Formats: sequence, C-alpha cells, structure tokens
Amino acid sequence: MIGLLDCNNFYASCERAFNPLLKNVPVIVLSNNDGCVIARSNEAKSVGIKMGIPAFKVKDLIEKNHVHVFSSNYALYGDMSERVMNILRSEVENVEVYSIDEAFLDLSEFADRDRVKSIREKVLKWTNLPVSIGVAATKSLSKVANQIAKKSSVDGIYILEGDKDITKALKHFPVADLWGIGRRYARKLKGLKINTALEFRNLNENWVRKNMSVNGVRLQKELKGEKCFDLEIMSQRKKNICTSRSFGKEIQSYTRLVEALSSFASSCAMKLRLQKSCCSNISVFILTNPHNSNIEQQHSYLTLQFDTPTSDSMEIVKMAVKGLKMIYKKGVTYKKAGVIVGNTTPNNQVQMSLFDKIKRNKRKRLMNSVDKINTLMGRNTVRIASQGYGRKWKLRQERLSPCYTTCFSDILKAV
DNA sequence: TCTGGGGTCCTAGGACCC
DNA sequence: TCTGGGGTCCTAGGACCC
Repeated sequence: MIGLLDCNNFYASCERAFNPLLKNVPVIVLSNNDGCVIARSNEAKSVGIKMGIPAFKVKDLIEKNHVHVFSSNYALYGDMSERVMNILRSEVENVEVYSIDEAFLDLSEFADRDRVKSIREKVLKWTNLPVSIGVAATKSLSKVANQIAKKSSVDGIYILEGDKDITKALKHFPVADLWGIGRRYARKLKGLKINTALEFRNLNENWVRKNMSVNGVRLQKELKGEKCFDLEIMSQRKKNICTSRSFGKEIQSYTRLVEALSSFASSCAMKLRLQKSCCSNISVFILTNPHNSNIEQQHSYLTLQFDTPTSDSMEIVKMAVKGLKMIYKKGVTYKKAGVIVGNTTPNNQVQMSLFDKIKRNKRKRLMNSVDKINTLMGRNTVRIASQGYGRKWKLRQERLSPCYTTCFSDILKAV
C-alpha cells in the first residue's frame, strides 16, 4: 500500500502554527508581490475566497470578514516542510517528497489504521501542522483517498481498499479532481458526458490512448489497482532550472534589468551547484505586463549555448547579460523577467572543450568558497558586481510574517 | 494601483544517418 | 503498375503537476 500525506492548507497553517490568534479565523497567503491568493484556511474558503484570485478583486471580502492576510514567507514554509519530511523519514523507511507539502509513503510493511494515525498525530504534535493521509494500492488511488480523508473523515485518515469500496468511492469522485486530469481533459471528458472517476475508468482504452496519450492509460490502470507509477525515493536531477520574478515596480532602465537578470542568473548557478550539475544553455526572457491593454506587448525570449557546460556564476551571469543586450528594447516598460538554465548534465559527465580558455579547477574552488560564505553569512553576502545593491526591482511584501524558525532575531519570545 | 513561480512528460513532424 | 526499412536527434506545442 502507498500513503499520500498532504499538509492541510499548508502556507496558511504555517502562519497559524506560530500565532494562536489565527486559530479558527480566516487566513490567506498571497503570491509574490502580494498578487494572488495561493493558500486559504478553511474559514477563508467558506467565506468565498477562491484559489488563485488576484487579491485586489477580493478586497471587500477580506475587509468584511476580517481575513488575516500574509505575504508569502518561503523561508518559513520551506523550513516547516523540511521538519515534516524529517518526521516522516523517522517513521517510514521509503518516503518520496513530492512537493513542498506532500509526500508519498511506502506502507508495504504496514498499513493499519493505528500506525497511520500515529504518524498523523506525531506531525501535529511536533510541528503544529494538521495533515491528511490517504492510503491505497496505487499512487493515483492514494490521491483519491487523500481527498476523501481531507473532506469527509473525522480523523484526517482514509484507507481505500476492497473492490466494492473503491468502485463506490470512484462513483462519487469528480473526474476533474483526478491526479493527471487538468482543465483541458476535464472539459473534453465532460463533453462526452464522463463526469465521474468511475466513468473514466470504464472508458475504452484505445480511445484514452489516442486522446490522452499513454499517461491517460496509466491513470486508468492505476484506478483499477495496477501500479504504473513507482515511488521515487532518490531526488532527481532537474533538467531545467528557472528563476524569474514579476517586478514590484515596472522597469524601463537597462541598468536595472541587468541587475535583476544578473541576480536571477546567479541564483540559477547556485541551484545548479547545489544539485551538482552544469547547464549547457541559458535562456533569458523579459515581458511586459499582459494585463495592461494600453501598451504594446513585448515577449522577448532568447537561448544561448555554452561551449562547455558550466555552473560558474560569473560565466552564467555574463551570458545572461549578453542575452539581455540582444533582446532589450529601449522605451519598453517591462513587468517580468527571468533566466532558465537548461540541458543539465552531472558535474562528472561534462564534456570538456579542447579550446577552453577558463581555468575550471581554480574557478570551481572559487565558487565553492563563495557558496560556503553565503551559506554561513546569508544569501548574496558575496555577489557578482552587476547584481547591484539597490534591488530596485524587489518584490512587494507588505504583510510578511517573521521567520520564526530560520532567523535568530525572529524567534518567538514568551513574555 | 493591483494579476505568482516553479517544474515534468508526451507526441508529431522535420531533418538527418545507414 | 510496382519506389524499403531501420534508426537518431531536435523542436514546438500541448498537456499536466505543485
């Protein structure tokens, strides 16, 4: 059996974990730039605040219902996630961390209620975060079980087994809520009067393969109890790494864009080194505000190749700036920019170039030292000069909570 | 005034190889 | 009358996930 643990309303629950005044009241967390609603406590859901909606559109709802609003605090959420995952690893041998708030658990050794319940209680006691656990024979079914656990079980746990019970559960499960059915497929299926997971499971396999590719077929089989997706215990090397931001204030200045893209590129380089790989190409993009119909839209995107795959900040930043120079247009007002490094290879499989002019070993040692200093003393303590010091493009974060678990000055004090 | 930031996989078609 | 059979690599577009 496979368990799926999912933290309830994760970001909102993290805010709540350190602030008892937020118990039983509506809480929401906003995306970067305080843009959209990306997490809601149950109370916030029930007053009608929708997922993903721009915050300014629900201003009235927020005021009327005294909703507590937070800017997203990824230092806090990342650390709380780490804590949850470590607890799971102490309880279950094989854990797949699937996202910041979800993990698949290998329960082939045991899947009895009491044990699963004790895991849930341990997480709650140690982190103050409520979680739901669904258990079933395949990943896709455990996703279904998790939804049921969250919505209709009293203790946050649901074990889905036995053909009769599975069929019954699927009969009441909307096809659109299945793992792997997105908006497009849901619409397509609805057009064919396929509304429940059970109806989907009964569809002709050839039709599914033709219209939803092999992944549709896999989902169908998983719903029948046949495993198609294995637990992935080892974390996979990322093939692409992206750092992008919308700007708090729109930017025209080339110099400011250089600072922003240098910072994004440098962040990509750091992430590359963290996963011990090099990239062989880099893409830069700069975009205007798509919601502003009064301006001419510009979506500029450019990819450049490295002769030798690299994770060196200086090289990557230099290439990003080179790309920017080629696509930047004077007088255009940019809202968002980003850097993607791609086609990564592991450090020890890099194809060297015969005509390479860079002393790679020396540079590698330099990057090592930079990473050490920045880990110890804070991100960007040592940086590339072109990143600048102003951060004029910085995010809007007007309602940031303290970093309760990662910053000494923010630790809670009992008075 | 205001609208997020990351990722993956699959398929078809084109270009090329022998 | 009749025009093979086996590959690879790359890219764009479309779908999905959190």
